[in-house]
Amino acid sequence: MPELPEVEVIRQGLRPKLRGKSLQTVDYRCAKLRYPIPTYLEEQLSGLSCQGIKRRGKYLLFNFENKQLAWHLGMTGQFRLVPPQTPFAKHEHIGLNFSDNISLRYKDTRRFGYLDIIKEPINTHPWFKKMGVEPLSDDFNTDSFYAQCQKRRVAIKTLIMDANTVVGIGNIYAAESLFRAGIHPAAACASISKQRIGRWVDISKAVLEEAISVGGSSISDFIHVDGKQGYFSHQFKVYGRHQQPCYTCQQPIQKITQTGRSTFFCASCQS
DNA sequence: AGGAAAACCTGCGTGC
DNA sequence: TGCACGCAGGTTTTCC
Repeated sequence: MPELPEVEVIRQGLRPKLRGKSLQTVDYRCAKLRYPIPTYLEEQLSGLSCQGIKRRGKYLLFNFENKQLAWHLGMTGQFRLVPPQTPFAKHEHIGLNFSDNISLRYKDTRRFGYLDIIKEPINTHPWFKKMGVEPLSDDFNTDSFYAQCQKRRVAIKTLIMDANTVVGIGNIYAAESLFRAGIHPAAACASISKQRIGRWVDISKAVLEEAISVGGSSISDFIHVDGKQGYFSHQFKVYGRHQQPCYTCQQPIQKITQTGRSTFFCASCQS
């Protein structure tokens, strides 16, 4: 489901409600998501307080004193906060019960999500070791990304979705940022001028920030912790608009497949 | 190097 | 009504 903006919106929704609360018990309704769900959550975390929630790429990192609970939401992961006695909904797989009668419930229809407790520094863990730069950080800039482009022979859309290069940009924001930058998704990344790469870097940051500010993109089942929707889907220019007229030039939006994923673009506005 | 395909899983829309 | 098929915000693995 969620790309960087959606995960960030979830983080911002959860953080004020969980900060300072201590974990008490854990309810399981399922043994396995993408990987087996750790059975030692309660044993290792009970009595510890959640001191904050960070995000790295599309992962949420719940900070429990000397341990981090890393959680990836896959395609359809959602959180909500309810009283612990609330019955489990369909596809609600885990409940983390905190002090003050708060239960963090995780629902994941397709069960592509995964989680684990990480005790070592995050950068040494296999999930994070090879991760690329955060797109909203100053380390992601024209010089650094142009250098990455020159080293690779893949299409630009493939590169910007490569989490070992830059994290958090998935299928929606790849398509939307390339359209806004006027760059064809199948262009060889090394063939694009530094000026155009720089334009895309600036636009990608602006698109991600705008999406966060309007609560992310609610397509199909993305919702906030409080059940509200995000509105960035109303700003889509190309994603999901196959055969509909481009808002700029009226030509039909094209759909192709790149590395197994659908790509939407305007053939006349993007080159 | 990198691409294609399959794997993990459920639900929904479409077409016959 | 039912069934087959394709498709969906992600990531990993395996095989050319």
